[in-house]
Amino acid sequence: MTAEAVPARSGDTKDRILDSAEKLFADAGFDGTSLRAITSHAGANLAAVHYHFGSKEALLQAVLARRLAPINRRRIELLDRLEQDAGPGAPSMTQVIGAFLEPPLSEIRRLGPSGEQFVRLAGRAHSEPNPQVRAVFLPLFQDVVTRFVAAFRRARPEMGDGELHWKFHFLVGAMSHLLSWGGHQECAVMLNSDAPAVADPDEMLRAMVAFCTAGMSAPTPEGGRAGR
Amino acid sequence: MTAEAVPARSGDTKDRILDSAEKLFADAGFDGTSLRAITSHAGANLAAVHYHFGSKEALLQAVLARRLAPINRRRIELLDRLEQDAGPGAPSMTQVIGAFLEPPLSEIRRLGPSGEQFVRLAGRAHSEPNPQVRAVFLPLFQDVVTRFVAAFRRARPEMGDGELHWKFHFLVGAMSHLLSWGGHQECAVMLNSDAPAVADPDEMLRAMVAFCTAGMSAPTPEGGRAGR
DNA sequence: GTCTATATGCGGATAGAC
DNA sequence: GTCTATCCGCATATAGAC
Repeated sequence: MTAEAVPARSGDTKDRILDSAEKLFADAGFDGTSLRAITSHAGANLAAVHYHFGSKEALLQAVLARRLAPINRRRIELLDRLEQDAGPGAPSMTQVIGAFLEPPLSEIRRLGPSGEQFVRLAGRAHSEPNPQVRAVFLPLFQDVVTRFVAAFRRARPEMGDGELHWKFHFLVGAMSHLLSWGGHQECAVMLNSDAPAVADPDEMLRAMVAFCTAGMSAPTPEGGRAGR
Repeated sequence: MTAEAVPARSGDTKDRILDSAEKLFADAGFDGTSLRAITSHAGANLAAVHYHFGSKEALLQAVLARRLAPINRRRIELLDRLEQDAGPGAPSMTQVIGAFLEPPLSEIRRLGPSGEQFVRLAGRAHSEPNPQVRAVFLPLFQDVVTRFVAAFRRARPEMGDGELHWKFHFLVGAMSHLLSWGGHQECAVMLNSDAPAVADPDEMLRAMVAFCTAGMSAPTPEGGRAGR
């Protein structure tokens, strides 16, 4: 508050480290990003990471929790509201999927470049094999999984457990891949689609909701004898 | 040919290294797997990797090409056949998706545990940020992308370029996530589905074809003004 | 809170004996 | 073709001055 005549910027070193870690983890993954790369990108000292966070894993924890916790809180709020509004019935498949997919995508708009970075990181987190990353990420995701799996089941009670299990995989896979690579140049080149110079979050959301709603709602045929 | 009285097994050191690298890359990713871990798992010497392959990146190239090239060849053969059979028309969406998804999944059956490993690795390759991995993987995938994007366009000519672009992302994301994590214990725990103790490739294929066909075929609504 | 300097270990890669 | 021994750089983490 009161101008303290601080010799340099203070306190925000921590935030600059968080921002740089977010970007570099998103670009190169956890194993592919050194603390040296992060601190030099942030204009901070290597030792500052350990002073403020304690370890590389704890830094990741802070980076993920900062933005993922609000996103997941919002997912659950939206689902709560849908279930209240549905009264005795259950929210529709489209509504539930919208509540799952809208919060991460609207962060791209709300946060600008940092949101775009984070969303890449969040997408990547879903496919990270590193056990440290999984130990940090999965607990942040568990409640959402539990609530939404239950909501999907109620939206289509005729689905079996196995079918629901696989379909949830597809939903998460489609989302995480889009978040990781949706804005990536290389993919546009591969698809030689000159279309999305910059990816419009609203367009991505509409496309993803449509795709996943149809997929989740489609019955899986029984396997009498599936030739191949 | 003629029994040469070889002191130890010869030649198959190379294969044992390939097998071990396949498994460890699949489990821990490229950056997360050291050459020392690979050679000690393979019962080989560290220097053998450089003798037989030249570098870690070249080893990955060999591991991927060994199994991915046949899979992608088969994808294109299946698509060729579908397009011949369709005569003047175009193969249906289900058929095209089947041709895309069936080859990797049937390798699980055909190769047993090694197939299960490789399929995890192939799934993971889709989300790897490491530029060395991408430099090796993307060229192996490019032809398939080109051919199948064209086939999807012909199956639904009314789809715009942008819509097709995103939908292809969802398709690849659903597939790669399933391949990476479909057999993983942690996911079953999170979903607390006691269902798939062992994942049945046929069941996964049916579920994925149903999901993706519905998703690819569903029209994406126009965005008049998508508030949220 | 921020810095320099350093401890300590693992990474990929290579030389050269056998 | 396979081994041992080693080069050399980068990784995380910490001690201690300022």
